[in-house]
Amino acid sequence: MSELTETSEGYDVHAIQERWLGVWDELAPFRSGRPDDTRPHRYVLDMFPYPSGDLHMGHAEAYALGDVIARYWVQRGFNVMHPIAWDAFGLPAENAAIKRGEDPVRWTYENIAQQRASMRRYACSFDWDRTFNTCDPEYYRWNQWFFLRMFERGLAYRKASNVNWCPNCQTVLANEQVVAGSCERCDTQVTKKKLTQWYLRITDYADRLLDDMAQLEGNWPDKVLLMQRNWIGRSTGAEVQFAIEGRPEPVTVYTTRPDTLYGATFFVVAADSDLAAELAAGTSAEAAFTAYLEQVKQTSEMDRLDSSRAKTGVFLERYAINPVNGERIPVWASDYVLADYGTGAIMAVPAHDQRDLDFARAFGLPVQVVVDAGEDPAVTGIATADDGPHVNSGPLDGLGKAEAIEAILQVLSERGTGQAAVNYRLRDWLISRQRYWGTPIPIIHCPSCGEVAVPDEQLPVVLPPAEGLDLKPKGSSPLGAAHEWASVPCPSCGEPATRDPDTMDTFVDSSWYYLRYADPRNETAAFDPQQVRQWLPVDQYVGGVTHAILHLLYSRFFTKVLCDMGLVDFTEPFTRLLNQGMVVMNGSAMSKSRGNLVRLSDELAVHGVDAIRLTMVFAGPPEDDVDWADVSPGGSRKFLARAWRLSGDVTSAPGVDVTAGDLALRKATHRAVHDAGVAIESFRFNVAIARAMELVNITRKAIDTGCGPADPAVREAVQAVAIMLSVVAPYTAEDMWARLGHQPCVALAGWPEVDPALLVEDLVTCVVQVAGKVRDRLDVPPSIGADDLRDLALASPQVVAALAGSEVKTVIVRAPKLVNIVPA
RNA sequence: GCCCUCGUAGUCCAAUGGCAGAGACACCCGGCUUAAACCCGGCACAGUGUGGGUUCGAAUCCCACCGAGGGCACCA
Repeated sequence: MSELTETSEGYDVHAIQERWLGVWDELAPFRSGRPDDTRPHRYVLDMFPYPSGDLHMGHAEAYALGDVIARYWVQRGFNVMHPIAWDAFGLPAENAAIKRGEDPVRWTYENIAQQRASMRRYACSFDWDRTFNTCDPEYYRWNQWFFLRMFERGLAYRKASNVNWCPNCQTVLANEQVVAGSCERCDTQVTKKKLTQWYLRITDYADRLLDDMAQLEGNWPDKVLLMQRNWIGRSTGAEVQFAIEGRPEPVTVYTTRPDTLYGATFFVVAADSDLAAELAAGTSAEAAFTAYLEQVKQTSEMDRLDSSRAKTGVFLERYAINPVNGERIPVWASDYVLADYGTGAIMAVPAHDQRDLDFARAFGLPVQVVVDAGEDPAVTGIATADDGPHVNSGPLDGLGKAEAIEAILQVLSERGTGQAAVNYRLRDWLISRQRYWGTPIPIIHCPSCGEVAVPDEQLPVVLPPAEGLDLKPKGSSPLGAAHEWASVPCPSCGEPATRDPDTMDTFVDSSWYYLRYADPRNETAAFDPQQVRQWLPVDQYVGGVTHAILHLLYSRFFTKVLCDMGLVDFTEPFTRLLNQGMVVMNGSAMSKSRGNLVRLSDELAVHGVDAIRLTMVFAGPPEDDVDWADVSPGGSRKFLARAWRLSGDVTSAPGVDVTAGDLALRKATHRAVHDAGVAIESFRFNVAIARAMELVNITRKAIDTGCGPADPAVREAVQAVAIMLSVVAPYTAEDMWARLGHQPCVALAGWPEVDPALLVEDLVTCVVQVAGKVRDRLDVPPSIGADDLRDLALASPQVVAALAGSEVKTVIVRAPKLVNIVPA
């Protein structure tokens, strides 16, 4: 490290870091709560970290990018709120407690202290007055408060269902937390379990979650919007009622193709549904069904998701009646029908649905073509889903798909056996967790009153100390064993009752934290609506794409609920979203087990904070992954040293009249400042840095071989470099600023004003093409008229030669940069 | 299987229908040095994955294919 001092001619990164840290603490340039602050507001938000240890390379990238945006808007004169907090509840704390006997509270707060210190050194422009931890009762009491408000509105409810269960984490998971049949957190295969759990009714908001995306179009990555759309999975079709022989009530199915109703040749119910058990009961098929159900339960989620798997099922010896033609069709049970999508039962149209066709072929069931697509699926084995004239369909014959759907809906609704319907893939959000380190669910179970809300004045329901509790996962909540804590009188009748032993999914914590920043110390409300109105919605959100569905969907849902409650007056919390890529090593994600882990603390020790930040931002477009094998933190440091040395060469005094300076250098400076600003505002930070590098190179030359160090333009250029660098390399920039004779902070110096007159070139090069080939270059004034330029181009000897006497057909003039002459 | 994104010097990346190169890494060559490092300067390197099309003009728009990455996937 001492090597750095010697090799950079005075640019000693570590000395510079030490010099300014304390000064910044003192001046707190990024405090956003000053009452007399008249600057317009802007809210830049980084996704808050989970305190599982010290900061790592991923944090370094994300926070460097967010910081560029926040610092840039400060330079542009905004009062920027750029806060940070800790997403401090969750399994790692608890697992550390189990593994090493550490108190989750202590473990968590120690990590937070370490991360906080690292962020300070990393020079993040956070407003340190607004931090909080979600594991503080002062915060999570509002989780409970929101939960109770939703409970009152019927948006929080308890139901028994087949839920996702992670055998390793020993807790249930929301649908969103199951990735390809495995636990999102630990990758263990998820199993199903029948449990009574708490849910938030996000499905009530499915349409609004979908439709409000129109507001986000263009401001969020398309990819994220697409993922959310897929996840919500709205489909339109119809519900159709089928009578079942020997059953008083008909069974409703959902289909997107009601027009193919005449082609339904059998009926399938989900094997694991209550309906299947009911229909099988008492029939001669019951034994076969029970055996089949057992086999289905053994099938892992992974295998179940494999769509190439052969179809299985069992005939229930029951029959359904097709409501349009009275046909008697057999009822089967199979696991290719899902119990929790639609109604858990389908009409099977093998000719026009591949899954149904596969099933029909496996069990020798008939195939009836009702849409003529020129091929017979029974022969080809390929179901036809295309449009075509309907056949064998009574009144639908001859109609195309759209007309047939309309016609059949008409028939069904007239007869009262069906109607148009919408279905969603989205399920309600399961929020109960059978773990300790989370927000207690504020419900008391009373033998006589049932589920009773904890009265608001008794909030927060504080977690009991972990000491003395067995936190080992065993499938039931550790809190249930905290008898003293759990035993309370019923708030309603006063009889002995027990607290709900489960804790909330930690995604509840992060679903509204961005609101708390506006008013983080409020003890009487989650936030003051007035404060929230001032700052929100978030102008710019920065975070990883890993949260494309989970956190972002839940947050959007919460915002809409709060809007309905009148607590906020907007429906979308994050106006703009930037997804940064990951930091990888040699093409693959860094991990200890792969042996390719690069430690942030090591990199910082070798290259310094500024060089690491610069490397992250300069590596490429922010949404691309940064491959640490492809970048050069040493090169970044070299550039910073080069820029820094400029500040020592300037001999003019601060405040010198720059308008008298060298014109060429001034033009370069204003061009660089202008272009860098445009680039930053369109998230092309790497390009902005390239502009700064260019200006450094030009200024170096001007000092050494041009106008010389005393020219006022040199001062103007170097000051511009310092300010441009202040958004990405704050230590270097601050030191340059001081060496230029200014007081700190450069962060508040203001983005240099660009003089439009200096952006205009005296002469521009006009390319003259003949038939698209460049034949000549003309230096012309930028204001040249099209006709003048055309004449000039046609007079060019090179053009005349290239035309070789042939007639000119067209001349395309794009003054002042291009003329294209098209010969006949 | 369906959908999306992306293929530009040895490498990372610029170029938003108009001269393919802004910036950087690595390499090489000079200058500085007793020498080296640092520093300064410079050279060189691709015709844009492939094949068609639209256009006066295509890295950019359209189609097909190849390759890479990502999302969804028995959702009726």
